[in-house]
Amino acid sequence: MAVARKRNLVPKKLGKQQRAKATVEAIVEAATYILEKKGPSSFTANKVAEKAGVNIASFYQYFPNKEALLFHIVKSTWDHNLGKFEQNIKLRVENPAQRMRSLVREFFMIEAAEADLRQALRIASVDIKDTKEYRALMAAGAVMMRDFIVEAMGPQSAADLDFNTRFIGLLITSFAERTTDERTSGAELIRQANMLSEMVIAQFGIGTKANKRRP
Amino acid sequence: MAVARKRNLVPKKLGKQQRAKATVEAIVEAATYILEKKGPSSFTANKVAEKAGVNIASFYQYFPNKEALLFHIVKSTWDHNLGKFEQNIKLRVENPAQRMRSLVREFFMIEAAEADLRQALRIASVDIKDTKEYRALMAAGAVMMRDFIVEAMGPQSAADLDFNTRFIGLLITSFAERTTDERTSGAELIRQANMLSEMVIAQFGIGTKANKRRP
Amino acid sequence: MAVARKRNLVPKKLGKQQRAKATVEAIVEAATYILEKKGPSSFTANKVAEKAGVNIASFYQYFPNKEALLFHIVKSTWDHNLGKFEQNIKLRVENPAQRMRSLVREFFMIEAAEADLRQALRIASVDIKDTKEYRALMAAGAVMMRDFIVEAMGPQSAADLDFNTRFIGLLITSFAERTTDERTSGAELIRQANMLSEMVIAQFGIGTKANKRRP
Amino acid sequence: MAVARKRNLVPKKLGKQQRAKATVEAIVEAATYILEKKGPSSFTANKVAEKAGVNIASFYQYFPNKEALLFHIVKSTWDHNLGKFEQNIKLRVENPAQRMRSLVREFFMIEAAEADLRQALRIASVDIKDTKEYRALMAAGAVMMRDFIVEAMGPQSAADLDFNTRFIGLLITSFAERTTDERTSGAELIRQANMLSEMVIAQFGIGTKANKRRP
DNA sequence: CATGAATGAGAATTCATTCAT
DNA sequence: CATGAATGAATTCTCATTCAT
Repeated sequence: MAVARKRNLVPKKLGKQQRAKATVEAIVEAATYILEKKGPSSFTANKVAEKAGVNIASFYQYFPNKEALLFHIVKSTWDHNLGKFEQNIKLRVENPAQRMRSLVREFFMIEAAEADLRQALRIASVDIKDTKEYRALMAAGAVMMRDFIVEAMGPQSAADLDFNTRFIGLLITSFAERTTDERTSGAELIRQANMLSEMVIAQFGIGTKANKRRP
Repeated sequence: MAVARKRNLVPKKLGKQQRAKATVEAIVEAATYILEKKGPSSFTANKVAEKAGVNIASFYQYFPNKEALLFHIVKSTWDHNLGKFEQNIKLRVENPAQRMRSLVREFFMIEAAEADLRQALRIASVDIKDTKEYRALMAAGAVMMRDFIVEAMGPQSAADLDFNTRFIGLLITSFAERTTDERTSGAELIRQANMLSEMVIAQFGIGTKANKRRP
Repeated sequence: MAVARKRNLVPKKLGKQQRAKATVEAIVEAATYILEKKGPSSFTANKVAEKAGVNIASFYQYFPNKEALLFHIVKSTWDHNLGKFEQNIKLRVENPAQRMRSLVREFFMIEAAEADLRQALRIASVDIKDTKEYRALMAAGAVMMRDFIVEAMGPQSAADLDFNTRFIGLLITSFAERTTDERTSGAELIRQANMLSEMVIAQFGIGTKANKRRP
Repeated sequence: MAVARKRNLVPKKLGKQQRAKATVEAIVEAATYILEKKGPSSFTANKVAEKAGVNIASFYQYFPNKEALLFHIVKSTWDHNLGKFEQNIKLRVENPAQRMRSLVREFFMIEAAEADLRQALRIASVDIKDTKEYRALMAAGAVMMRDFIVEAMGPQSAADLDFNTRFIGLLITSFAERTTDERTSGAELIRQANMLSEMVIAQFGIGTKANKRRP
């Protein structure tokens, strides 16, 4: 499908000067605002520049095209959220089941908290999905999940590990995304998150014995 | 977000003559082709008309706007697939667990079979999602699922039934869609489908006792 | 200005058959409706035909183009109104001043009664104004006015008669049209009509002595 | 009638650089040319841009739509002419009757001088008439006329002043417009102007005693 | 660094009109 | 007579992007 001409996602220069940083930040903020409030169809280079109060030519000084800006934003949020998850997962004091529960809940919460923005990002990201940069981003998430699975489920064949990682990843993310697209929220959302984690815990025999802290 | 102006999805005239039917068909085929092969961003009225070999004005004689054409296609496939599911579900000979398994498998297969097209349709449908026509389509699917749940899980409170219907619906569709977006296929896809159905069966205690045929 | 390509205003055939008459009538009615309710910018051949419930090709069977239809309508109303005026003017029992007063009042009333339609017709008629057919229509009105002037003001040079006819004609019609464009109505409209007639009567010394009936 | 969608008449950016000013000027000139020589039906954004030798996208960089351009032109001429009238009216040395005569004559001359353009503007302005901007323009003219009336006719009730202002305004402008639409010119035009002013002077008892200059 | 200005290409939609049946 | 179908040519407006200053 959609042999969307592959675009260069690498920022042109990431301005070191003070002025430059301010400009980039203004652009990113404006873009985020537009995606969230006006939706992906209003996410155009000109509108972003105007909202940011910078000249359109400046936009193209920092981003080779609007997809690069989009990627920049996607990457920022990913990096931020990945950080959160990592912390979560590394809390070895809790047992794996507890950690799975809080992982799922956290995922749901993150999605729900910025439903508009995240939905817009997802829709807009269609044009970006098969770039190597985007895939690399996804891979980073997978690695994290894999580590967690290993620890929670114990040793298993490489193939199984692969499968399980992918399965659980897809299961949680796809559900969370879709349900927040539908603007599920509040009690129902929590009930869904709980049910989903229990299903996973049961299916994969994720244990309730807390890992010992590494000395 | 994205207050997509609501558009009229009702076809303009229905074409009684042979020639008209051919034209509409050409348009629909061209649209399907473009969505599948070129992706949603190439899905424009002009391109569709050109590919179909009809004048753009003819396009607008049959569809008030391109969203109406999109909806026409979405509805066709839905109607078609819904029919399949209904059959599947109505096969009372099998026990509910079996039927759940085949429901999930079927869903996965349908998605996988036309991954490109279906992904494109999903992306393009963003512009259509909050029309009453589209919602009506979705509602039809929900009703079917609900009936199945009642039968498989036995009586339950209205609230629970609601929740379960939504949960299982989201679970299966979101997973199937996302995994075919990733072009999972073959053995892995089947393994995923199986695992997903087993999870659902276990979680919801879907029975293995065949319903008695109604006399 | 506006070298608006001169168009043929002659109806193609004025169908003698029953069916034909009904068709033409439907078209005319639909056109009138559209001009009045939707305004001149909605006055298109296709819309008229659709509203009339006849095929667009039928439209072109009776009118060579939409201007011809427009002219047909304009002419109808003119003929109708001209008839009224003629009656009015011919009522020799009243004195000329009275007749002038009632002429003006009548003109204002006609305009006001169908303000929407008449305004639309005026705007649409721009495309038609410099056809000989349209001019002929106007000329007919001028002749009538001239006759009235002769009688009311007594004999005068051809040049003066010409000038006066034109002057009074313009004065009354332009004022009436413009004030109804502004949707003046009710008491104010009547006051305007009265004031206008008094001005004319005074300026042109239009007498108060009733003409004797021709024996 | 004609619920003409209300459009934004505010110019987009004002162009500080020399180049921009030249562009805007080219657009305005081209528009004026087209309106005058080709008529309102040729007044399209594309044709204007083409005639101006600028890209259509540039057109839309300076005007949000063609109505805004139209309004820009209308406003320019109004501002210009209003200035003239104000001067005229403020010449307190002459007595009111004289000033009325010259007011009417001036009005007729202005209309006649650019008959083609002004007729085209009037026709095109139909789409603009019920915007607040356009009304504000008209209101400015009314204020001026009212001041003049007060001075020429002396004190009167608010209602009468209102009525008289409106009446005289309509009378003069509608007549002048219509007669130049008919391309009356030269001696006949002057004769009409004179006759019209005499009628007004007589009807409204506009005095011949010069106002004393304010000390 | 930043801005003002410009533009090729294309999207959505409409209109008057014709032709074959 | 009437209709179903079709279309060339416009029209309005937007978008991503570049270039000169």
